[in-house]
Amino acid sequence: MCIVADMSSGHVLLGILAAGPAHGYDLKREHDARLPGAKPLAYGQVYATLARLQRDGLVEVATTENDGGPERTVYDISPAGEESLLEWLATPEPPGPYAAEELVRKTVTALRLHRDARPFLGAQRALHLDRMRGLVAEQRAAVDVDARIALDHTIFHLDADLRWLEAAAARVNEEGTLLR
Amino acid sequence: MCIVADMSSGHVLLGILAAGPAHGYDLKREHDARLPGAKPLAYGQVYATLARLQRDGLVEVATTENDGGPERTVYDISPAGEESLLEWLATPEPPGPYAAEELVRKTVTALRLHRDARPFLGAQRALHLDRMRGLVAEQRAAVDVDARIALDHTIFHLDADLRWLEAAAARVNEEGTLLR
DNA sequence: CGGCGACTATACACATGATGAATACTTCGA
DNA sequence: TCGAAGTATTCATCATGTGTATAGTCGCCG
Repeated sequence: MCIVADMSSGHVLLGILAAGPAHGYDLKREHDARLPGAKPLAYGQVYATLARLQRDGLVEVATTENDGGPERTVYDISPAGEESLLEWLATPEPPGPYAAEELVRKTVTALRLHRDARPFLGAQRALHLDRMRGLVAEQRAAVDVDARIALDHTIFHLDADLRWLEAAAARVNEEGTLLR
Repeated sequence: MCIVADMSSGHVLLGILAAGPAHGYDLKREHDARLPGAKPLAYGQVYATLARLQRDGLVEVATTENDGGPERTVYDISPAGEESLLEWLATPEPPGPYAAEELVRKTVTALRLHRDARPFLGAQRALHLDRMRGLVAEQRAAVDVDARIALDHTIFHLDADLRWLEAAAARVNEEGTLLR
């Protein structure tokens, strides 16, 4: 019994389909609604993912409607799909790594080149603070728990980045005074 | 003047090459040394990235040695590459989004299915705490500032995840008591 | 001394992730 | 009735990532 491992957005789509049949266009919108703060899913992505899910027997075509509009293919989750979904939900994720993030790559690269990273760190901090303000506003406007939980995640990590930016600047300063 | 935008690991390789010519194998190891805590770069990745960099004129083949060992192609950064590197270093990153992360996807999906997410949140917390212990040990063993800064990032985000897991569990509990 | 395993070094095949443009049909308003 | 905006899907293309094959060298154990 081989169950697909990767499928990051695929399982979210399965989760949406578990609540009832839907077609690609709707799936994209529901996905974005469920994960505010996340990068919106491109349409191309949706259909590519659906094709993979169908290939692996996790979804099936329910109907193809045509009444009053462009043709729509409605998908439904299969028993195998439900099994895969439940297994995915029950399995905890390996923590991290996060350090692949561009922020660290840039800072470490700059430091290794013996360049002063502080202007960059400062500019980054300003951008982060700006985004933070926007998110907190979004958070206040959010109605249901799920959306609030999703937004929490972005806010917490934004906050982690801010702390890190300060810690990095402090470490650089420390180093600078030691060298003097 | 078109400068490549994406290239997440490509620019790190450029940064390493800026310190002197090197070949693929060494680049992989230096990359992993510079970014401890990050996911190690696969060899296949290195050569694919190098090919793209060469295609875009950002690196050049310096020599192909053969003395006492398998053939090695040594690459060097080009003037265009240095320009691209400096531009990348000077540009701050757009903050987030982080919510694409599997952790959130899973939790929100579980909640929308009206499943109790608390067992999952608890298991996840245990895994995170475990990883955290390992990282703190690594941090203590780290010698230079750069490595410490890179590790900081992972630790800070691991911490953010832990806080988030607790906040999410609290929100779920709150909701649960409200429904009762 | 001969072969076997570990290390160095690269290449290839393939799946997934992500983006942009192209297509086609409907509705609604000026 | 013309066209702009919305609905719904497809296609082409590229980057990312992983695993595996290949191929030579080095050292060491029997």
